[in-house]
Amino acid sequence: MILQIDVNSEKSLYTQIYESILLGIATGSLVPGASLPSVRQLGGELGVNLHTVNKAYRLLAQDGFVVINKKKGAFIAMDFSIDEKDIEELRESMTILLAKAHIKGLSLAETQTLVQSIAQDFTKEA
Amino acid sequence: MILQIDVNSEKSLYTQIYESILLGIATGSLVPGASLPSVRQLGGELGVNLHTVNKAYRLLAQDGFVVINKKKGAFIAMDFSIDEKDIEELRESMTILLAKAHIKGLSLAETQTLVQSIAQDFTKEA
DNA sequence: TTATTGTTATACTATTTATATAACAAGCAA
DNA sequence: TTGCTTGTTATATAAATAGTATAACAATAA
Repeated sequence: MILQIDVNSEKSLYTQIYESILLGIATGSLVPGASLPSVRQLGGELGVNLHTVNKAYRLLAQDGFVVINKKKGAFIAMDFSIDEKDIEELRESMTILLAKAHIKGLSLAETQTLVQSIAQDFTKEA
Repeated sequence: MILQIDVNSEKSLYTQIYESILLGIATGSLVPGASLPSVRQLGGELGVNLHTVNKAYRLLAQDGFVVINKKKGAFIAMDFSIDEKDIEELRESMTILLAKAHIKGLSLAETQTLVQSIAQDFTKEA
């Protein structure tokens, strides 16, 4: 668990932590049930405050990707479920991305190819 | 040009204006060369400050969707071009969305169907 | 007992978001 | 010329967000 943080990124620190862990789960390097470092430990490794790590963990738990045990620490969730709200959020975010792509002339076929090439990184073995 | 703004939205006001105009272009209700309301006029209609509208216009111009003429006002761009940076940004944003979808069990086929259903709103006539 | 866990509380700084006015330079129409 | 409109710039203010810094708490585990 030596994920990278860029202090010069336009993205906030907790967002970078959130997305790193999210991608870790999606690519299989973080498996369900795996334990995450304590907020103090990861904060120390990354050179950020423990509250910044805690915020990332809290958001991950809110979104169902992580389970937090007050005394044992944070763990990757054992099972993931999708609900109507998830789909609605996905549709809304995807709409903005696809609008930009469409205006700039990207064809549907090209878009589907891009989607497939990204999804391959998730469906393949790590 | 009576677009909607929600002051209780989690999204910032200028982001809502930006995305509304973006979707207007993508769906065809705002055609290339069409003039946008002045920052004062749209600000008045929406009940927001002219600087808030100006920020949305500035970002739209930065991203190539709008052209600003200091004395004539803002217009939808006449032609749109995609560059490597656009594609890289699209890929990065898309990666996060697809990671969430994949973790929550959405299949590639289901994702492609969602993409197609959204894209239809852009390719069809308005 | 002791160390570790997430959590809570407080305080502080910096940035972002949004508003409010005012003024400017340039285009255009009367 | 006069007057109106355009985006822009400048300044100021308030609220929210982001991030850090410390300290303390309750409960688990060794």
